[in-house]
Amino acid sequence: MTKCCAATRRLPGHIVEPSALRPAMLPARVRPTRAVSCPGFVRPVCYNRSPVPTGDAQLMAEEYKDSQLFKIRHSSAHIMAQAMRERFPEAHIAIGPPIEDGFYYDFELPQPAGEEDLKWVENRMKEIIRGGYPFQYREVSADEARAEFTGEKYKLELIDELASGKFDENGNPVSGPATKISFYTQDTFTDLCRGPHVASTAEINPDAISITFKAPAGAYWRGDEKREQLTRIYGTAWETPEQLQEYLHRLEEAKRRDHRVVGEKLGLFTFSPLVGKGLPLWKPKGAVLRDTLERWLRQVQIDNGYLPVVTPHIGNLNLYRTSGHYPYYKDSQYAPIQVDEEEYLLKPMNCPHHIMIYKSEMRSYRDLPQRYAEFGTVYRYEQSGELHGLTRVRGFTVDDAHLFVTPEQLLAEFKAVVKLIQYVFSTLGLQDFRARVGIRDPQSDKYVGDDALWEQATEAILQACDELGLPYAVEEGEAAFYGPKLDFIFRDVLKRNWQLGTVQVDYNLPARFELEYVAEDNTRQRPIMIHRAPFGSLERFIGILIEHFDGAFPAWLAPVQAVVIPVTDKNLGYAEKIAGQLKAAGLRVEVDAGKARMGQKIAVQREQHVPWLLIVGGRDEEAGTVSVRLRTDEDLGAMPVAAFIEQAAQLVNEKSAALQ
RNA sequence: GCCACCUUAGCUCAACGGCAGAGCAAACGCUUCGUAAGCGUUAGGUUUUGGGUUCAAAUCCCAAAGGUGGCUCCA
Repeated sequence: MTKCCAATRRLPGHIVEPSALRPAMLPARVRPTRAVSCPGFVRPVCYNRSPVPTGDAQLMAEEYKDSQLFKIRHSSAHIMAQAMRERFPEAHIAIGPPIEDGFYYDFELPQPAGEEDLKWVENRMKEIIRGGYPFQYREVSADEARAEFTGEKYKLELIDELASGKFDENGNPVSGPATKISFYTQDTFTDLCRGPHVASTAEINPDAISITFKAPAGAYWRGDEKREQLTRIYGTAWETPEQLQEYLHRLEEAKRRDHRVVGEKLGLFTFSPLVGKGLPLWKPKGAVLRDTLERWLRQVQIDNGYLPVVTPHIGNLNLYRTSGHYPYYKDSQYAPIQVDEEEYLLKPMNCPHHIMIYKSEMRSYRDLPQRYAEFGTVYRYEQSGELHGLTRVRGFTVDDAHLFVTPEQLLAEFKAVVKLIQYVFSTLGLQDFRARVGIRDPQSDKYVGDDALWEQATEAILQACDELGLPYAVEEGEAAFYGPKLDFIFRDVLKRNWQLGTVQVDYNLPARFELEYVAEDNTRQRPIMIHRAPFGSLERFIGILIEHFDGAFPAWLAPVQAVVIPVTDKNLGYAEKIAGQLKAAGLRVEVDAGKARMGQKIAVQREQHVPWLLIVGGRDEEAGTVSVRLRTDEDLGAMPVAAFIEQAAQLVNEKSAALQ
């Protein structure tokens, strides 16, 4: 076994085949799931984070690794390294694997690489490709390999690890040292690599690669923030120029509908450095959207037996010492606030507060389950480099609920939670989901609680998923520190993956807080907690909705549902009258009384994605009608005001995606 | 937090060592118009902030703040 330049280093988000799990962690009846094992494709997610890297889950599997595309990208990485070394002779090369949609290579550079450098390197890559050089494979001993890479400290480190036989390319322990190390050479460049590669650069289309589409980026050597910071150059490579153009177009589209851009255009939210980075300010239109979501979910939860609770934004530090949040997440919390002799923390999580509500009374088994729900705002000191629009912020609101249940109730309650989440997403028209069961990483010591409790919790989640017939993938290292979880990963219209809802089974916090209830036999028993949040962070969720819908929300969520546009100023009075009637029917309506001409108003309002534009002129005024134009540009013509109101109100009440 | 890049009018951008400009938005005026942007006028700036180099700095250098792309982290 040889070390590869494309070392698939072990990532937290590594998905394992169930068969590879310790039997104690996973029941044998777990159905096999498709392995998703390419590095960087799926990362751990929580309430508040960047998109899971994009891509087709179906292509992430083993077949990608065997594909021509994979070889093209892998080989392109080598070619880029060759060209980079010609541009920067003092550069040291690190690793350069294929990834989804492309490849990268990490370098230690004598000076930053600029746009001109990238252009030069890209052109040089095309020259090399046109040279038709073969990729030649050879095997050497570790000593020969060291001689070949004199001065290349990163390669030498990789060779040493391979030769010592301590780890394989995934960072996992192996039984013995590698006896042979393999090289690939094209033209003048040789890299430590186990392949596979294309037979010749002639297999690569020089017009189907690009490295100038993305700026150089920083990356830590071996992903370790304590080690050297390298320069990562990303590239993308496809089989045909058309595929490349389509990919670049997809990036453009994602950029165009970036929620930060669309949010600004629609006037939904803003940020102020004076308030603080990562602290979103909701403008009236954004707040209406958010409030609509909140009120709806609140009602759905009440209908399903949840009890509203309200808790403060700060809490005594000792509360979080008991829960374990403070010691565990000390570095990503705002510093404690000193008050008199005590320290308080801006609340980083809602669960401890809800636990204290549970604990405030003696609980009987007759009282359970207790389902506490709160739109709880939490504050986390996210690293400044991580902040991103609404999707990664420092203050956000979680549609949080904590269910305190008996062991007998656990399965049914868990299943009911999953069904509620599914109902919520399907109502919103979000359909493309996969489920992920995040379990402990057996090699990590970052978790609290006994193995037995973890097994029980994991077993409960898996059993519930099985009984629901919910297909899922199991991922190691994806659990919360107190328990395993079930995450719903949503794929948006641009095929990007986002983690949304999460459900967690927790035996540990009840133990840490010594929660009890009195059972039927008069013994004291410990309840189990279910943590769940369909949206997760409201901020992040709305950011995702903005990008998914491109700002054209379903009418029931649209900040402005209808705009009345008078044909001339003479019709302004009639427009106001119509607007009043719509308002009385509960619709969100505005009159565009500006000085612009009608055509311009239509142009502006359609950019705002207002579902219904109501044109009113002299003819409408005489007939008591409105002329309805949809944001899809469909013209429904004139209809009686009452008829429009009835239709629109019904569509809004039904939370329909349709506009007629 | 780390690496790289960016910051000019409310927004999007130009000027790149020699008088700080345009489009959109705004205010005012003309136009009163039937489904994708009518015309004109006015106003808007200590070029993010603080130092430095220079006869001269938006432009070059240093630092800070904020932002962007990545890395790392994420209850």
